[in-house]
Amino acid sequence: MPVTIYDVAKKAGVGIGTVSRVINNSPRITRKTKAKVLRAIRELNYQPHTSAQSLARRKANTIGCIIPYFAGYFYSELLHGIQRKLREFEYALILYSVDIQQSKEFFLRRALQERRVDGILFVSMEISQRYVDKFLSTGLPIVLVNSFHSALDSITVDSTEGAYIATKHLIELGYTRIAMIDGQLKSIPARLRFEGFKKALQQHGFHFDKRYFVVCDFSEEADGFNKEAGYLAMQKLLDLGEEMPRAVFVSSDIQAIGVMQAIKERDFVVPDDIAIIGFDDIELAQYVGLTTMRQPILEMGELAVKRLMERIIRKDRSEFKHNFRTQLVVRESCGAYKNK
Amino acid sequence: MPVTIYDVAKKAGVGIGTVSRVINNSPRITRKTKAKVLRAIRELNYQPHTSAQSLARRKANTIGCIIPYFAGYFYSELLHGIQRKLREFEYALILYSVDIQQSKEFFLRRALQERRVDGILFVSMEISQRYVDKFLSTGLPIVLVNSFHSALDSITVDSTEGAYIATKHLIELGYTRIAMIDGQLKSIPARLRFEGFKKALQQHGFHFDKRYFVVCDFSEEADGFNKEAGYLAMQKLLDLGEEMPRAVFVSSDIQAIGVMQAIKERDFVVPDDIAIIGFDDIELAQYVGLTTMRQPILEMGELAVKRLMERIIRKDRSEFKHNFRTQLVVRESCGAYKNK
DNA sequence: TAGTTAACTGGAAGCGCTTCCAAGTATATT
DNA sequence: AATATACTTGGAAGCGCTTCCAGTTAACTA
Repeated sequence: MPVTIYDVAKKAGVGIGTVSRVINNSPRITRKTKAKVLRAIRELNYQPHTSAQSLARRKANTIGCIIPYFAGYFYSELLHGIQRKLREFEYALILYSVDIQQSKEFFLRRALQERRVDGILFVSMEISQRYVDKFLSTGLPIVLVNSFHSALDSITVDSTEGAYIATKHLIELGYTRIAMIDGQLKSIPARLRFEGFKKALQQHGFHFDKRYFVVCDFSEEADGFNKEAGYLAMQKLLDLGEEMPRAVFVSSDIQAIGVMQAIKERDFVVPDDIAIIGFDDIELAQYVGLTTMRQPILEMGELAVKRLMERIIRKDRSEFKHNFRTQLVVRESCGAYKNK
Repeated sequence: MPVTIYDVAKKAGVGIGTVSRVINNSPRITRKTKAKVLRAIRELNYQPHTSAQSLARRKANTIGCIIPYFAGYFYSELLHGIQRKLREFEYALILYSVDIQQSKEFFLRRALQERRVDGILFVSMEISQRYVDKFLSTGLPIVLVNSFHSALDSITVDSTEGAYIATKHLIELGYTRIAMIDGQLKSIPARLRFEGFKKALQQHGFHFDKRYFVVCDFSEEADGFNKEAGYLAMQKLLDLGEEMPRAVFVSSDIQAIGVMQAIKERDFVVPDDIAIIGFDDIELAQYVGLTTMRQPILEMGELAVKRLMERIIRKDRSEFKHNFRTQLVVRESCGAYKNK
């Protein structure tokens, strides 16, 4: 019933090889033959069968994106960038969203063997050495986004520097009792941000007070990067009473939202009583006047696709690393404007 | 190099047909043979080639989702629901994101002929009669989400009722000079929401004043459902001076954000000077205290997949329509709490 | 025990394409 | 004009699966 390459060949009065060459823009074809075939294609409204092409070409013209169950600005925006760049190539995007730990590996395994995708974008998750080896040995292109592994292409954000800048910002505004609220330390960004925080303190002659460092490990499942965790963490700091910090670097904006809620509930005011600086610059941040570190999310998505395509199309095997820098976005939550 | 069904067959000492039957869970196979084959599969780490399966089965085990270039809570959340439900089936999701008008048709055409997907979720866009006919004649399953066509399965939100409830809420709070800011009327929801607005006014004995109805048609490309458009529209209303409305129903939360900005800039206060009610209940709404109409976005996504799968798997050809109801979420922007 | 019947199993054919090779055709060279 | 050379073209083979048909084996039945 559906029209195949044979129908087109018959209609155009040529062989199927010729039709195939036209479809694939082969140069070895006369202008005249090409015109004939194109007309037949148009008249029959022919479109090649993707699966048949994939099978014969041993190439799917599709990439996969393995991404945590996204509900949030970061993933939405990243996907936006990915799609935008992907449009330049005639590739489809298959989305694998990961909810539980186990399914991450499940998708990786499938991606490696189903031959349904020509490459993988692996977002915001750690990849085990076992799979790193598999990707290296099969040669299936993979790019890590917002994640890092020394042997694989990685696109990251310089969390350490971002945290350093954020902390420094607080220091320069004159705050001295500075705390940090972090995500769970099993997360790489959480660790890096902690490092940047410590470095800034140290380089400015502050000593690190562990009462002023709260990790959001209130729940097993989550990674601590959420509103509720921020809320709980801030309560711990507020419980210090007189000793409570006067400025807090929070490892993500979404946590900072919870933090601000906790502060408000105790009738303190941001930034008058406590200054808050976040990380991410999610959409919400501007509405609550949160000073934060912006990540170039859209650009990350675009670069990820660009790089993955180089691996796929040009078979570029060199090792690619890119560390995006964050940018300080000053709003009201640290009192920067008031101090002037 | 990659392991095929022949390798498995040889290793297990059976025919390829038998291996295929094991893969596809055919019942006509003895327990013993099955065990042999399964062992071989495991030992060789075999995984069927998806494209080959699609070709032979004439079935892709994949659905496509044609969705406006999403950057926003609505689409992110919808996709979330879609993925969640899709996990119950062993189907992959291909994302086609539409930026320009033309590409919508481009994807529809491809979906119809590439045989790469077994069904389509078509989100938030109008579909031309031409394509409706094509889908009906080819029988390729399609479900419209947040969009409507009499001849196709449609999952919608009752915009008219939502607008009616929102407007009624304002009326019941005692406001009399009530305006509406709407998206461009080429959009169906914009028209429906306008209808609900008018109906509420009428049923409560108000007359419709066209100075109090502003359509966001400031730009050709966009549909008016954005912050900037809301901002500009509100300025128009504020320009009425003494005559300006005391309450505004805004057709979407994101516009309402712009509206609130405009109000603030002129040193008016929400809700004291002007009450604002939105539509959508985006994440932001709770942070700015915006009273609004909530749409069950996640449920829409899940239902869409459920229905599409019924069409695909059970070949259910009946016509399906579902109109979700919205729900009033009262926050501070209408002064509801104050009036008590 | 022989004859039926039912249940498995093997593998050829076919899904719709790409690609390689051989054959055909046009063009250049002597 | 005859030959060598360079392009084009047709179509068989093959990509890795499913499925149908025929053959084989096991399970009943009389």
